[in-house]
Amino acid sequence: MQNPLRQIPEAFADIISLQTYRKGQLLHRAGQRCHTLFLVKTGALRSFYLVEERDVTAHFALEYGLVGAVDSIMKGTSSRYSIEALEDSTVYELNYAELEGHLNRHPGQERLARQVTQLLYLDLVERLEGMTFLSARARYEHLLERYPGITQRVSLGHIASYLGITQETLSRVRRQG
Amino acid sequence: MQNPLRQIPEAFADIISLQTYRKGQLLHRAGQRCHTLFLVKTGALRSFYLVEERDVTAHFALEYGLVGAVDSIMKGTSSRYSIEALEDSTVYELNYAELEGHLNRHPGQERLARQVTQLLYLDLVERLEGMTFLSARARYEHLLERYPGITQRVSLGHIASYLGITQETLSRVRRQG
DNA sequence: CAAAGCTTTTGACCTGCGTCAAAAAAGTCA
DNA sequence: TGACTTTTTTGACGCAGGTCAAAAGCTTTG
Repeated sequence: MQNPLRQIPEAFADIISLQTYRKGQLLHRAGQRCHTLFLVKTGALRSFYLVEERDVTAHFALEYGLVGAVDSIMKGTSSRYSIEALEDSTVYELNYAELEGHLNRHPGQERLARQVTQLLYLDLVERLEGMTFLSARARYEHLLERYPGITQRVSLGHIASYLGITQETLSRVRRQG
Repeated sequence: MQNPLRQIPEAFADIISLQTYRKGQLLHRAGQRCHTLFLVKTGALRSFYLVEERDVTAHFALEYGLVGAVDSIMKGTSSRYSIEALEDSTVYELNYAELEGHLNRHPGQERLARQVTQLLYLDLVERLEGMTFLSARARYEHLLERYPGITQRVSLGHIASYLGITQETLSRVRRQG
């Protein structure tokens, strides 16, 4: 199986639970600790944070995408991120401490954990490069390649903040295409 | 000891080697595979890649900073990055395959490996946020906080490309400060 | 130490994208 | 279905930062 994220539900079956959320519901609220990883089975989630009143999307997770309050999980502090359901969603949930216990008991799965981490890392590297020197239009086109059909599912404002541009600019970019 | 990167030389002593490089020397050339991680003992390194003739710095590593051709290491492909010594440097070198072997033999050190990965990840998250909505000046100030004294050691052009701005703009930003 | 490289600064000019404001369109619900 | 809310589009305008070109400083090396 190619995508390591798809192996998670089976590999960690004994410590994973499945929850459902309604559109608009928060899975986690900024300011609190959160040691849960969320893997989307169906639906769509996003994490976001506030910068001077402005809501900025940090990350999207569509089917078999992973989100979490990374800062809280990795540093043990309260998180700057909130996590929200963009659609009615069913979500696999995985507690990070339980995951570590599980990995101790099943060291053969360290490899999968590492693969997942690397995937997330490379993803970020790519995004960072895009933000470094791509125009608004090019960023948008990149996004469409990585998340085809996202425009039908996520509001323009959320996409714009994710791309680091204003919604007005994104609207104009889209109009011509 | 607070910084996991400082624990690497001891923890992986039996698979690490120490090399020296002269200013300007390449530790790795883009287009080739590279499965080595470089940890700076003294000196300074950077990784960079080309975008339309332009040399873009992807990452700096000063003392106890880590660089590698991440794409090659993680995907096993040839790398888009080159790695260069910015000063005469002494560098710990660690082969990724040997590291995996070592971790199998010493599972107690998986934890350290994971800590290091998380550190790198959070670093990127922070950089990404900075690129998303900070002005040229704010990006520069951020950099100075994270790498104090880097201006005395790295050329303006390299810093500018790392920040995603032109050297002219960086020069002007700096003049006023 | 002079000649040949680099690196940094300065200037003039231009443009992509941000801001503010308001209209238009689409979604939600009693 | 009509009233209200939210999302998207359109317009006018300004500015941060890009581009191009050239001068001024620094380094390196024979």
